[in-house]
Parts: sequence; structure tokens; C-alpha cells
Amino acid sequence: MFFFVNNYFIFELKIYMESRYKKYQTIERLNEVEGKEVTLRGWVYNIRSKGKLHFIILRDGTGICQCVVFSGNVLPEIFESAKSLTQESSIIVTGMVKKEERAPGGYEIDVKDIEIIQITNDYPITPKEHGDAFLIEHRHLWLRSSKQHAIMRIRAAVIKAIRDFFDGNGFKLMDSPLLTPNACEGTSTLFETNYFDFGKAYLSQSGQLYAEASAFALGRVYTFGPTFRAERSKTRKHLTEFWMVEPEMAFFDLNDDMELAEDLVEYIVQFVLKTCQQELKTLERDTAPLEKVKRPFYRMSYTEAVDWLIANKVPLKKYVDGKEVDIHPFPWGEDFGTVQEEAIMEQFDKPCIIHRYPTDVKAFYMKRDPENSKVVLAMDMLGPERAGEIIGGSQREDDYDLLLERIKQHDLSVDDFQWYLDLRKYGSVPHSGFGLGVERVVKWISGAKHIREVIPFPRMIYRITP
RNA sequence: UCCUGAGUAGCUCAGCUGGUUAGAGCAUCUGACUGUUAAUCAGAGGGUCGGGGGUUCAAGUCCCUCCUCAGGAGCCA
Repeated sequence: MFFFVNNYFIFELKIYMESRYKKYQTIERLNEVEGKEVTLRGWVYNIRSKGKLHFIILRDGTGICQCVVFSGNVLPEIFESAKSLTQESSIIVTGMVKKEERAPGGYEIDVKDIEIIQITNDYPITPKEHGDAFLIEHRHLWLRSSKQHAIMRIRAAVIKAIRDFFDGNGFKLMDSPLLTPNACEGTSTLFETNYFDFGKAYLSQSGQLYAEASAFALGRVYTFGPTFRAERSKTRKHLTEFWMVEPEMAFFDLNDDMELAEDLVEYIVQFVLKTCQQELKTLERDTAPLEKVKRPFYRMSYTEAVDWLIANKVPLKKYVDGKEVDIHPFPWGEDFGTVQEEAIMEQFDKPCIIHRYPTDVKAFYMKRDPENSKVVLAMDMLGPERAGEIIGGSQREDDYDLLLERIKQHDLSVDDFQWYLDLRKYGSVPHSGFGLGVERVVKWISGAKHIREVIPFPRMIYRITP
């Protein structure tokens, strides 16, 4: 991969951290101090007592470590205070680091001293099973448990991989505004707010149109930020607030766009495999399917996909008067739903890109295929293992008149899009881009059952707390 | 927005065709134990059965209604 490290910057950062902040021993780096006395700061994850022994499982945010308190090794008052510890009490523990096969993590602390910061009473999340509703209600505490901890570290790794990939490949970060004056694609799917004397403003559902303007200024850019959809979706793969990265490249055609999308996804998955083995193990994630995520991925045109659906007797499911009806054979021109996507993906062990969708089911800004005006130069990447759609992108319409025609066809206000049309008036060039849903990718890689588990504080149709 | 399902102890659940004082495991508290891995063993406390209304001699159980939550569809990343 083309990623490079700027050594100078890393060096400066290290000096800064060492000279200005408190430097604590972390559980993550206990292997460096075997045989030495250390002080750990954290929270009691669990405690087991056996007569003259207490086993404290301590977590400090970086990992968990077993701390053994033996009555013969500590002052009687220290042993008594260890007895009073409860789940999630905050403490400072001092003792010798020992290599120990029986301890989780391989190292344990032979405790000499314990300082109690706070004794916790009635911590709601016990080390037993809990229901989904209870856990999400206690999201602020659920984040402390080992699986959620592992997922959040994988999320951080995914985001780092994305940034490293683009920054190392000549892309510039160009953030798009979150408050926008008009509903750019659809209509009723946006959150609305008041904006001083201008009346209504909306929370952005995509930074793409602004990314296009940015690409014409800086060449290759990406925007990375939260995005908002007011759709009343109630599924395990939708959030109303989610994070999306949207690269946009001047002079890229659809093929370049697909190549870049494949490179990015391969890089993210391989980066997580390389840096998050412990987290994947905690999650009991089978990494074999992830190891396979290497180029080339699969590709299919929409038309080829429809032929496949017909050959495999996958119907179109439609609702007529509230009743489900199967339509055979699948009619060309209809968009794919979950049924079709899952049927297609079941044959693949790697992501698959489906490209050249019918013009009528796609957004107005997508460029029509010069070889067939019934389809647009759009592409969606579907992940294996029921990951669903993780990327959606296209080559953009770069012709002024054709774009104007499409804006009018979609009943959009030409005035609102005047600035966007300007891009086709002053030095228009072929250009392409795509959007990657961060949570969809983290859900796939981590194997989480529900998308709400892969964002710290999920926002969903029936939940805005905590 | 539509379809389906669920609300009983702090948590996870059982509770049959209505029938004495509503049950279990875990958690909590007390006690025992020098190697526990969701420790084990003995004991104790803990309930407006989601809210309201109705049927009945009798309702956790049947009926109506409201609330809350979950899963799926559509839409999408």
C-alpha cells in the first residue's frame, strides 16, 4: 500500500506526551515491566474471594489484569479493604508484575497496596446475561464491558485506517457543512431546524455535493463526518446519525472509482486484522473470512445481476394493499431490496460491486452511461457475511445541460443548485466519488449483531438517550 | 408508515384450560475456604405481575384501551 509515516511528527508527539502529562503504567503494556513494582489505576471489573485470597480483575481502559491480594502479603487493613470492593469501584493498586499462565492476559499483579477512590454500590450491569433493551438503556455503562470495549477499539482502528489511507495517497481532508439550506436529494428524509432569518435549514444527509466543489479546487479530497437521515427505519443496520467518509476525485471515471473503493476496503480490513487480533479474539470473531478480503473483489453489472436473479428464481417482493406479493421473473428496472442483495451475496466470500443501475432508481447527479442511457455509472459495494451495502458511489454528471435536465426532471429547484451547476460551467471535468458507511463496516468486521453496538451513543428512531 | 412479538424481583426468565400466602437462577447482604477463571458451599432480604378500565365468588392468567420496548419490511451508507 502507498501509505507512508511522517517520522518527524510522531517524534514530536512522543516528547509532548512525556513532558506534559501524567504518565501512568497501563495494563496494555505490562509485558514491558515484568518483575517490577507498578501502580495501576482503574476500576474493579470483577472480584472473587477465596478465604485468605482475593482475586481482583482490574480494568484500566486499555485492558484487564488480575490482581492477587494474599492476606500474608499485605497489612490486615489492606486485606479488609480489598474485601469491601465491589464491581466498578475505582482503585489504585500497587504491586509486583508476575508472568502467570492462569491469569487472563498472561500477567498478574502481586498486590502490596490498594488505595480506594470510590466504592460503587449496585452497579446495574452484572457479569451475567442481559437483554438488549436493558443494555442499550445503560449504554453509558455498557461501553465498559469487554465486548463493547473491543468493538470501540476496532472502530477507532477502522477510522485510523481510513484516514491513513487517504492522507497517504494524496487526498486532502475537506469537510462539508452539516447545516444545509435545502433538501438536496430527497425531501422528507431530513432533520429540520430554524436558521435565523433564512427560515428552515437541514442537517446534511451527505457531503457529496460540496465534496465535488472541493475536488475541483484540490484534486482529490475526502470529507469525513456525521450525517443525518430522518427516515423512519427500524432495522439492525440503520442509524439516524452515522459517520460517513466520502472521497471525491477529479478526472476519475467509474472504473477508477471502483478500483479505489476496493483498495480502501482491502486496506481497512487488513489493517484491523494486523492491529486488532486481541479485540477480534475477545469478540470470538472468525477471522478466516476477513483474511480473504483481498483484491480482486467480485463485480457484476445490474443487468447481469438481474439475469442471475431470474436464473435463480429470486422474485421481487412488493407490498400491494399491505400484502406481500412475489413477482416473477424479477423485472429489469426495479431496485434491489434486502432479499435480492442477500441472495446475490450468498455465493461470494468477498465483497462484490454491482454497477450500472437503472437511471430511474438512482440520484439525479449520476452520469448516464454513454453506451446505454437507461443506466447510470453508479456502483454499490456489498459486503460478504450479510454485511449489506457498505459503499455507494458513482461517476457524476459533468455536462451542464444534462445535469440541468435531470434537476428539472426530479422537481428540484434550479436556484438552489445554481452553485452546483457552476461546477459544470467553469472547467468541468469527469469526476467520481463514493460514500462509505463507517458503522456498516465496523459492524461487518467486528461481527456485531446490531449497528447500535458499533457507535458509542447510537441515535435511532425510538431512542435519543443516553 | 406497515406487519409481527414482548412487558412478572436489580438482571434473565418460568408461572398449564382463571383457584390458597407469586417461583427459579444470577446479583445484593451475612458466614466458610490459599489459586479463583461467570469460583463453590450454607443462610437472609428482595414483588403496585407496564398503566387504566371491565368480566367473575375469584384475574399474573380472560376482554377493552393506552404506554413502552424489540424484530422485520420499505428507504438507504
